[in-house]
Amino acid sequence: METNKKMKMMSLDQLKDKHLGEVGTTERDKYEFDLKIEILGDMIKSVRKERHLTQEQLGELIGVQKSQISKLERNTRNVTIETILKVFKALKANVKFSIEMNEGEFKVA
Amino acid sequence: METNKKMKMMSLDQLKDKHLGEVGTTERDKYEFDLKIEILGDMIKSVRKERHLTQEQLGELIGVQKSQISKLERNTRNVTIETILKVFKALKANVKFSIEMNEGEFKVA
DNA sequence: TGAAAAGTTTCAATATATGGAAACTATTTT
DNA sequence: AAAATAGTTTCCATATATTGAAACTTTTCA
Repeated sequence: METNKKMKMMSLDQLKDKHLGEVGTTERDKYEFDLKIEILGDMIKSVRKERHLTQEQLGELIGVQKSQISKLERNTRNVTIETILKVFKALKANVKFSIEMNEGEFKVA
Repeated sequence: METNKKMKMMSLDQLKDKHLGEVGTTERDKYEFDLKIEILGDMIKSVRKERHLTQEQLGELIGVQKSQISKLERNTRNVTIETILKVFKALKANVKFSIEMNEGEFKVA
Protein backbone atom coordinates (compact mmCIF):
# COMPACT_ATOMS: atom_id res chain seq x y z
CA MET A 1 0.00 0.00 0.00
CA GLU A 2 1.11 3.46 -0.76
CA THR A 3 0.55 4.84 2.71
CA ASN A 4 2.36 1.95 4.25
CA LYS A 5 5.41 2.53 2.14
CA LYS A 6 5.54 6.17 3.02
CA MET A 7 5.26 5.41 6.71
CA LYS A 8 8.24 3.10 6.49
CA MET A 9 10.37 5.61 4.70
CA MET A 10 9.55 8.21 7.30
CA SER A 11 10.78 5.90 9.95
CA LEU A 12 14.00 5.27 8.08
CA ASP A 13 14.52 8.96 7.74
CA GLN A 14 14.07 9.34 11.43
CA LEU A 15 16.87 6.86 11.85
CA LYS A 16 19.07 8.95 9.64
CA ASP A 17 18.27 12.02 11.66
CA LYS A 18 19.83 10.37 14.63
CA HIS A 19 23.26 10.04 13.13
CA LEU A 20 25.57 11.08 15.90
CA GLY A 21 28.93 10.43 14.31
CA GLU A 22 31.49 13.15 14.77
CA VAL A 23 31.37 14.84 11.41
CA GLY A 24 34.39 14.12 9.30
CA THR A 25 36.79 13.26 12.09
CA THR A 26 35.82 9.69 12.84
CA GLU A 27 34.09 7.74 10.15
CA ARG A 28 31.53 6.37 12.50
CA ASP A 29 27.78 6.17 12.09
CA LYS A 30 25.76 5.69 15.19
CA TYR A 31 22.08 4.96 15.48
CA GLU A 32 20.38 4.96 18.82
CA PHE A 33 16.82 3.90 19.60
CA ASP A 34 14.49 3.06 22.32
CA LEU A 35 14.40 -0.66 21.96
CA LYS A 36 11.16 -1.61 20.35
CA ILE A 37 10.46 -4.73 18.42
CA GLU A 38 8.87 -2.69 15.66
CA ILE A 39 11.99 -0.70 14.93
CA LEU A 40 14.56 -3.47 14.95
CA GLY A 41 13.74 -4.53 11.42
CA ASP A 42 14.26 -1.01 10.19
CA MET A 43 17.66 -0.98 11.82
CA ILE A 44 18.68 -4.14 10.02
CA LYS A 45 17.41 -2.85 6.72
CA SER A 46 19.08 0.50 7.17
CA VAL A 47 22.48 -0.97 7.96
CA ARG A 48 22.18 -3.52 5.19
CA LYS A 49 21.49 -0.73 2.72
CA GLU A 50 24.55 1.17 3.88
CA ARG A 51 26.56 -1.93 3.21
CA HIS A 52 25.04 -2.10 -0.27
CA LEU A 53 23.85 -5.63 0.18
CA THR A 54 20.76 -7.38 -1.04
CA GLN A 55 18.78 -9.56 1.32
CA GLU A 56 20.17 -12.54 -0.52
CA GLN A 57 23.76 -11.43 -0.01
CA LEU A 58 23.23 -10.79 3.66
CA GLY A 59 21.59 -14.17 3.92
CA GLU A 60 24.65 -15.79 2.39
CA LEU A 61 26.92 -14.10 4.90
CA ILE A 62 24.87 -15.49 7.75
CA GLY A 63 23.96 -18.76 6.13
CA VAL A 64 20.21 -18.36 5.75
CA GLN A 65 17.76 -17.82 2.92
CA LYS A 66 16.78 -14.35 1.81
CA SER A 67 13.29 -15.04 3.09
CA GLN A 68 14.65 -15.05 6.64
CA ILE A 69 16.15 -11.64 6.16
CA SER A 70 12.89 -10.36 4.80
CA LYS A 71 11.06 -11.70 7.81
CA LEU A 72 13.50 -10.06 10.19
CA GLU A 73 13.32 -6.72 8.43
CA ARG A 74 9.55 -6.83 8.32
CA ASN A 75 9.22 -7.64 12.01
CA THR A 76 7.01 -10.57 11.35
CA ARG A 77 8.18 -12.18 14.57
CA ASN A 78 9.74 -11.69 17.91
CA VAL A 79 13.52 -12.09 17.77
CA THR A 80 16.16 -13.60 19.99
CA ILE A 81 19.36 -11.85 21.02
CA GLU A 82 21.35 -14.49 19.25
CA THR A 83 19.69 -13.68 15.95
CA ILE A 84 20.25 -9.97 16.40
CA LEU A 85 23.92 -10.53 17.13
CA LYS A 86 24.34 -12.84 14.18
CA VAL A 87 22.89 -10.29 11.78
CA PHE A 88 24.80 -7.27 12.97
CA LYS A 89 28.01 -9.23 13.23
CA ALA A 90 27.67 -10.12 9.56
CA LEU A 91 27.14 -6.44 8.87
CA LYS A 92 30.25 -5.61 10.91
CA ALA A 93 28.24 -3.36 13.13
CA ASN A 94 28.72 -3.10 16.86
CA VAL A 95 25.60 -3.49 18.92
CA LYS A 96 25.25 -1.72 22.23
CA PHE A 97 22.64 -1.82 24.82
CA SER A 98 21.86 0.62 27.56
CA ILE A 99 19.56 0.84 30.50
CA GLU A 100 18.33 4.06 31.99
CA MET A 101 16.52 4.24 35.28
CA ASN A 102 15.31 7.02 37.49
CA GLU A 103 16.56 6.25 40.94
CA GLY A 104 13.69 7.47 43.02
CA GLU A 105 10.93 6.48 40.67
CA PHE A 106 10.17 2.98 41.75
CA LYS A 107 7.32 2.17 44.08
CA VAL A 108 6.35 -1.26 45.29
CA ALA A 109 2.59 -1.33 45.24
CA MET B 1 32.25 -22.46 42.96
CA GLU B 2 34.30 -19.81 44.59
CA THR B 3 36.00 -18.58 41.46
CA ASN B 4 32.77 -18.42 39.60
CA LYS B 5 31.16 -16.26 42.20
CA LYS B 6 34.06 -13.88 42.23
CA MET B 7 33.97 -13.56 38.48
CA LYS B 8 30.32 -12.61 38.60
CA MET B 9 30.86 -9.95 41.22
CA MET B 10 33.66 -8.47 39.20
CA SER B 11 31.37 -8.18 36.29
CA LEU B 12 28.74 -6.45 38.39
CA ASP B 13 31.34 -4.01 39.60
CA GLN B 14 32.26 -3.30 36.04
CA LEU B 15 28.64 -2.42 35.47
CA LYS B 16 28.77 0.02 38.32
CA ASP B 17 31.92 1.59 36.94
CA LYS B 18 29.99 2.52 33.86
CA HIS B 19 27.52 4.76 35.62
CA LEU B 20 27.24 7.77 33.40
CA GLY B 21 24.53 9.72 35.14
CA GLU B 22 25.22 13.42 35.53
CA VAL B 23 26.29 13.54 39.13
CA GLY B 24 23.70 15.06 41.41
CA THR B 25 21.85 17.07 38.79
CA THR B 26 19.66 14.45 37.22
CA GLU B 27 18.87 11.36 39.22
CA ARG B 28 19.59 9.07 36.38
CA ASP B 29 21.60 5.89 36.35
CA LYS B 30 22.80 4.68 33.03
CA TYR B 31 24.46 1.40 32.18
CA GLU B 32 25.85 0.79 28.76
CA PHE B 33 27.18 -2.48 27.39
CA ASP B 34 28.20 -4.24 24.30
CA LEU B 35 25.25 -6.45 23.82
CA LYS B 36 26.28 -9.90 24.86
CA ILE B 37 24.02 -12.64 25.97
CA GLU B 38 26.27 -13.36 28.91
CA ILE B 39 25.90 -9.92 30.41
CA LEU B 40 22.18 -9.45 30.07
CA GLY B 41 21.43 -11.48 33.17
CA ASP B 42 23.76 -9.33 35.20
CA MET B 43 21.92 -6.26 33.97
CA ILE B 44 18.62 -7.61 35.13
CA LYS B 45 20.01 -8.62 38.48
CA SER B 46 21.72 -5.30 38.96
CA VAL B 47 18.62 -3.25 38.22
CA ARG B 48 16.43 -5.53 40.30
CA LYS B 49 18.76 -5.03 43.25
CA GLU B 50 18.59 -1.28 42.87
CA ARG B 51 14.84 -1.59 43.02
CA HIS B 52 15.20 -3.63 46.20
CA LEU B 53 13.16 -6.47 44.85
CA THR B 54 13.47 -10.19 45.33
CA GLN B 55 13.21 -12.49 42.35
CA GLU B 56 9.81 -13.47 43.61
CA GLN B 57 8.59 -9.87 43.73
CA LEU B 58 9.87 -9.14 40.26
CA GLY B 59 8.20 -12.30 39.09
CA GLU B 60 4.90 -11.12 40.52
CA LEU B 61 5.18 -7.81 38.71
CA ILE B 62 5.65 -9.62 35.44
CA GLY B 63 3.39 -12.52 36.16
CA VAL B 64 5.91 -15.36 36.22
CA GLN B 65 7.46 -17.61 38.83
CA LYS B 66 10.66 -16.68 40.60
CA SER B 67 12.36 -19.56 38.86
CA GLN B 68 11.95 -17.71 35.55
CA ILE B 69 13.71 -14.71 36.95
CA SER B 70 16.52 -16.87 38.21
CA LYS B 71 16.93 -18.43 34.80
CA LEU B 72 17.04 -15.06 33.11
CA GLU B 73 19.58 -13.70 35.54
CA ARG B 74 21.75 -16.78 35.21
CA ASN B 75 21.72 -16.68 31.41
CA THR B 76 20.61 -20.22 31.13
CA ARG B 77 19.08 -19.53 27.76
CA ASN B 78 18.94 -17.31 24.78
CA VAL B 79 16.33 -14.58 25.25
CA THR B 80 13.80 -12.83 23.05
CA ILE B 81 13.41 -9.08 22.81
CA GLU B 82 9.92 -9.37 24.15
CA THR B 83 11.16 -10.95 27.35
CA ILE B 84 13.82 -8.31 27.80
CA LEU B 85 11.28 -5.57 27.35
CA LYS B 86 8.83 -7.18 29.74
CA VAL B 87 11.42 -7.39 32.48
CA PHE B 88 12.81 -3.89 32.20
CA LYS B 89 9.38 -2.39 31.83
CA ALA B 90 8.44 -3.96 35.15
CA LEU B 91 11.58 -2.44 36.60
CA LYS B 92 10.65 0.91 35.12
CA ALA B 93 13.90 1.08 33.26
CA ASN B 94 14.26 2.42 29.76
CA VAL B 95 16.04 0.17 27.33
CA LYS B 96 18.04 1.64 24.51
CA PHE B 97 19.78 0.10 21.67
CA SER B 98 22.54 1.44 19.51
CA ILE B 99 24.37 0.39 16.40
CA GLU B 100 27.83 1.58 15.51
CA MET B 101 29.40 0.96 12.14
CA ASN B 102 32.57 2.07 10.45
CA GLU B 103 31.56 3.38 7.10
CA GLY B 104 34.46 2.26 5.00
CA GLU B 105 35.08 -1.01 6.70
CA PHE B 106 32.86 -3.36 4.81
CA LYS B 107 34.14 -5.55 2.02
CA VAL B 108 32.12 -8.00 0.03
CA ALA B 109 34.31 -11.07 -0.34
C1' DT C 1 22.55 -23.04 65.21
C1' DG C 2 18.20 -23.41 63.37
C1' DA C 3 14.33 -21.41 60.94
C1' DA C 4 12.88 -18.42 57.27
C1' DA C 5 13.72 -16.24 53.08
C1' DA C 6 15.93 -16.04 48.75
C1' DG C 7 17.71 -18.17 44.91
C1' DT C 8 18.62 -22.40 41.87
C1' DT C 9 17.74 -26.58 39.42
C1' DT C 10 15.12 -30.22 37.32
C1' DC C 11 11.36 -32.16 34.84
C1' DA C 12 7.93 -31.50 31.79
C1' DA C 13 4.36 -29.03 28.68
C1' DT C 14 3.37 -25.57 25.36
C1' DA C 15 4.17 -21.77 22.43
C1' DT C 16 6.83 -19.88 19.17
C1' DA C 17 11.38 -18.51 16.80
C1' DT C 18 14.31 -20.23 13.23
C1' DG C 19 14.75 -21.93 8.94
C1' DG C 20 14.12 -23.88 3.89
C1' DA C 21 11.63 -24.25 -0.41
C1' DA C 22 8.91 -22.42 -3.64
C1' DA C 23 5.50 -19.45 -5.48
C1' DC C 24 4.41 -14.94 -5.59
C1' DT C 25 4.79 -9.60 -6.08
C1' DA C 26 7.42 -5.50 -6.75
C1' DT C 27 11.25 -3.07 -8.53
C1' DT C 28 14.91 -2.23 -11.69
C1' DT C 29 17.17 -2.53 -16.00
C1' DT C 30 17.72 -3.05 -20.86
C1' DA D 1 7.23 -4.10 -22.38
C1' DA D 2 9.91 -8.01 -21.30
C1' DA D 3 13.53 -9.92 -18.61
C1' DA D 4 16.15 -9.89 -14.61
C1' DT D 5 16.72 -8.85 -9.98
C1' DA D 6 15.01 -7.95 -5.37
C1' DG D 7 11.83 -8.62 -1.83
C1' DT D 8 7.63 -10.97 0.27
C1' DT D 9 4.58 -14.57 1.64
C1' DT D 10 3.00 -19.15 2.57
C1' DC D 11 3.45 -23.76 4.10
C1' DC D 12 5.79 -26.61 6.81
C1' DA D 13 9.44 -28.97 9.99
C1' DT D 14 12.44 -28.58 13.77
C1' DA D 15 14.67 -26.47 17.55
C1' DT D 16 14.26 -24.05 21.47
C1' DA D 17 12.36 -20.11 24.48
C1' DT D 18 8.92 -19.56 27.97
C1' DT D 19 6.72 -21.18 31.64
C1' DG D 20 4.99 -23.75 36.15
C1' DA D 21 5.59 -26.81 39.97
C1' DA D 22 8.24 -28.67 43.23
C1' DA D 23 12.45 -30.14 45.27
C1' DC D 24 16.67 -28.50 46.36
C1' DT D 25 20.64 -25.29 47.93
C1' DT D 26 22.29 -21.01 49.66
C1' DT D 27 21.92 -16.95 52.30
C1' DT D 28 20.07 -14.23 55.97
C1' DC D 29 18.92 -13.33 60.54
C1' DA D 30 16.90 -13.97 65.08
